[in-house]
Amino acid sequence: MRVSQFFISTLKEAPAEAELVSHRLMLRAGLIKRLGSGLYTWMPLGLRVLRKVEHIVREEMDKCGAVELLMPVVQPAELWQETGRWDKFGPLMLRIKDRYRRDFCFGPTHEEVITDIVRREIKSYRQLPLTLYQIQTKFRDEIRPRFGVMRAREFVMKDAYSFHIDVASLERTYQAMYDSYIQIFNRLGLRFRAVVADPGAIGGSSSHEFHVLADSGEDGIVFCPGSTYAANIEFAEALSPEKLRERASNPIQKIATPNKKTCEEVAEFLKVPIQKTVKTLAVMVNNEMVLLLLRGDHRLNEIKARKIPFFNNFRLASEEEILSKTGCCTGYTGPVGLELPIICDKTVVEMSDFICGANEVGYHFAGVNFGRDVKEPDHVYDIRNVVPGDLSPDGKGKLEICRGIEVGHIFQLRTEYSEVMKASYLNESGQSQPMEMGCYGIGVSRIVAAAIEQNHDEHGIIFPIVMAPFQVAIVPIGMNKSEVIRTEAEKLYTGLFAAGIEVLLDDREERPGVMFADMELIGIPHRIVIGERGLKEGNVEYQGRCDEKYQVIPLRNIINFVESIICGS
RNA sequence: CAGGGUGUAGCUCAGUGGAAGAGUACUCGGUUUGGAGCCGAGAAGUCGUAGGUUCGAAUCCUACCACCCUGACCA
Repeated sequence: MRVSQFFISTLKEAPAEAELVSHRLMLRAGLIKRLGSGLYTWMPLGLRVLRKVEHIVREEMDKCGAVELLMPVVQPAELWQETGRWDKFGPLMLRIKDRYRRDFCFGPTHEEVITDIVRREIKSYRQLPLTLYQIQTKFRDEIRPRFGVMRAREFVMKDAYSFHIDVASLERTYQAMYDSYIQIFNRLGLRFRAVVADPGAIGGSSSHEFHVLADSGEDGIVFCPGSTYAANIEFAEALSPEKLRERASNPIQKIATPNKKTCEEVAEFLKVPIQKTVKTLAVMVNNEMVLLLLRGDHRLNEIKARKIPFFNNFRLASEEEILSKTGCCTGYTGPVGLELPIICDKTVVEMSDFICGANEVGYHFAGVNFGRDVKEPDHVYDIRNVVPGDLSPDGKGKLEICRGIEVGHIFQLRTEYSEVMKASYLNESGQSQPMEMGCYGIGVSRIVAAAIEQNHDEHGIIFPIVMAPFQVAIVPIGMNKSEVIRTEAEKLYTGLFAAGIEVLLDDREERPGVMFADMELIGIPHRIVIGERGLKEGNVEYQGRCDEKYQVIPLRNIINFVESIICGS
């Protein structure tokens, strides 16, 4: 491709809307253009990158036996009403009506459609297992779209669905998908980690997420450096760092803590470690107030808390509710003297002589002990987020936390959808059985942003070779003045093209600096410069996107040289 | 959804009541040719939209819209 024929639109300054480095670079490099909040056009250059990612995903899916199809973006409401998700999905789903006022949605995911297809088509155990996938645009009306295509409303996703006669078959495909995902992210040249995850809204049992590691990631990843344990922070089990509860050694004592409402403030004011404080969260469950106790430096994990029996729709109590039940405002709430059910985090139940609110403005209790000053908790659960230094659940060391961008998620759905949608098959004995199902997603468009997040420098994007919009850029210096340079640049362009290399010839009438800067910004991995000074000796210059310096290469060898570098990388 | 912010040229932004601006990008001419050059000329805006105040509004007021940020139960 010649730059003069192609469409490149780079910007010196990024539009003010972009904050994240990948978003800024994608806009500056002209990969994407914003049309509306969370809506992006993939410009020609960006589309080439997106297609590269799709290509690798497609190859690996085909390799592991999945079969491609393409389902509609627009889906009838009836299917979603069948599974109850028409109501359950809420405002995340964009709904539309057709000319007859019938309800439809823009597909946020395709479980309903695929299950409908399979229940119509698959009748016999002989036709199973079957894995179908598509690479399709999805629409989710996100609360807050941000970071460009990282969290867009409209985005490209690969979603695969597998159907089985039993769990053993499901697990085999699940494992094959897991391995395939590892292969995909390796081929894409990404630094990533597979983690145990919460099955979440899609439902089902076992689940893994794949995260590209980046400080800007929206998810917390918990991992154990000494073992293979890795989990999403939403899911990671928090073990109690405390030893078994020690005997009470202090009398309970009321202490003035004027204007010290948070545990941090109280601990600092009393000059005690924050680990000696307990925070009390008043929550409402079915109009009843319940107290949740957490160590002062810990945070409630809402997902864990919702798994407590009958807790799935708890909410934090309002200021008025707290006042009426405890007689005090927030900041000084504590379990002492209140006749309310207590649910205690695993860590807190081992604490003794702790500090908590006194249910009186400006006062806390110190030396508080279960069984003496407060009743023993009614229930004890793991309801907090893991913090760095916690013991790994596999007992092989201490946990660390990093940030990740979720680019893949695999689930074992089991029979959740097949049962309600009656996707069943006849087994060998002629009995009707619901199919076991798996579901496997990859955020294709998000991968482009994640890759840039991980691979860039002050000059711009550094695309992994497999994702780059072009593999090689030819930058001729003074092409429009020098006949020799023009001729040699054209010859080299034709030669590389014939060798099957994706080459971009910068044939614009631009100054060298402009061409260098643009090729670096858009992240072309390899660059060949043809200038008078080298050509006199029959040489050109080669420089990799990450190389400090260029190498002088004889013109007659350059095609072989580039081929070997591209094949080797 | 709540709170905050911003809307002026393609992009980045100045302009607080009296003629619509700069840098950059773009077009043309010249010069230059190894890192976003230099000189000159030019084209370019419904100052987000609607209403109001005023002799006069980009500027003040009201409403709406769009976009961005933070949060969305962590006392």
